[in-house]
Amino acid sequence: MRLSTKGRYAVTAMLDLALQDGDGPVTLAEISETQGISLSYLEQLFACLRGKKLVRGVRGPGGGYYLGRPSKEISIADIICAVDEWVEFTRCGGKKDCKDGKRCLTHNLWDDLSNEIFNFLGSITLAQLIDRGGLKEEGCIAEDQTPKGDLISSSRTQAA
Amino acid sequence: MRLSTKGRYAVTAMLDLALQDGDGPVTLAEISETQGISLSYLEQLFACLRGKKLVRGVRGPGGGYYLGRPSKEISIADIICAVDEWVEFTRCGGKKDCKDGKRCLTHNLWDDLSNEIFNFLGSITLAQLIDRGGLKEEGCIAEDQTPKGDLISSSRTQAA
DNA sequence: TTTATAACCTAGTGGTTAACTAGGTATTGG
DNA sequence: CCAATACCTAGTTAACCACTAGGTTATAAA
Repeated sequence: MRLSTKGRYAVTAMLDLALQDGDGPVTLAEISETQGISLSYLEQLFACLRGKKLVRGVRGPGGGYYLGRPSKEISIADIICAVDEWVEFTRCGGKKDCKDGKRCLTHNLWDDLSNEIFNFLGSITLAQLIDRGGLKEEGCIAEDQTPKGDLISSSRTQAA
Repeated sequence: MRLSTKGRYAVTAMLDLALQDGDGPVTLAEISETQGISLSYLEQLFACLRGKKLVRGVRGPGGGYYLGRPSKEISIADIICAVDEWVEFTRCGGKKDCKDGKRCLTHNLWDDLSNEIFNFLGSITLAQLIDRGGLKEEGCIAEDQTPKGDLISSSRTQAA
């Protein structure tokens, strides 16, 4: 799993798209303006998202992008995996020689952890994030240590 | 939050250290050998870990590294934050001008998500990973889709 | 006291990638 | 037709990852 600013851009853009769901197509120029991401870079990100059917583009004047499927069926993991392709972590990875058990142990441990993170992100949908509604106040002050409610359902069963 | 192979190296190395907890100091040369990470790169990673008091070095022959504190008090987030420094995501970040509410909304949404991920990783300790014990079989075959038990306690209250 | 072992430190390096720029082509509503 | 928009490809700059090289301390063992 890889989680960088690239993935963050994609998630932010998708969030922007989801917020305007039902209001007709959203142009990349708008997102570029709103989120402060370069238009051409957005195009590249959306090329990845389109490839995974997470968005649907409409050409011509009045065109733009729609979500490829309902926001409750798009997980954060879906988005991140679309743009930040999954890097293989284990070197032995079940196929190479891996002599001593100790090495395998840490590999398996990490592998499990990696899967847990993936499942976690896979359990968070765009709809969930938005349905939380007016999280934090109107202003732009982002408090960090505020105790939060249940943003995430504790089920974590919806692996992608 | 950033989650790359660099952080993975650190977690793997710390896991190796935790597995040998109580067996005297572990040399970086051993970890380098076991995990296939270059010695000098390990030294740099451990310089970060030492700075955050996650490990304690002992010089001289017979020296090596100990965990800086009990493995149940070291979270994955601790480790990753030590080597993969936290990147600030929001551009407005509570301090800059952020005119329209929409922009703030997506920023806040992402900020929340980022905190959730952080809290999630902060809830997983080295001890927890190890106490799971013989996860998966002896062999090195890493099955991906095996349903898992509760690797992570669902409380998620131990933010770092 | 010497010596080998290990941590500890600093500077560089090649390769990869992120993020962006530039310049197109294709499609479609007005 | 024309303008707006998606869609495409090839660069470019800077950052960063993973590593190499070559040190300096500190200390247990000889």
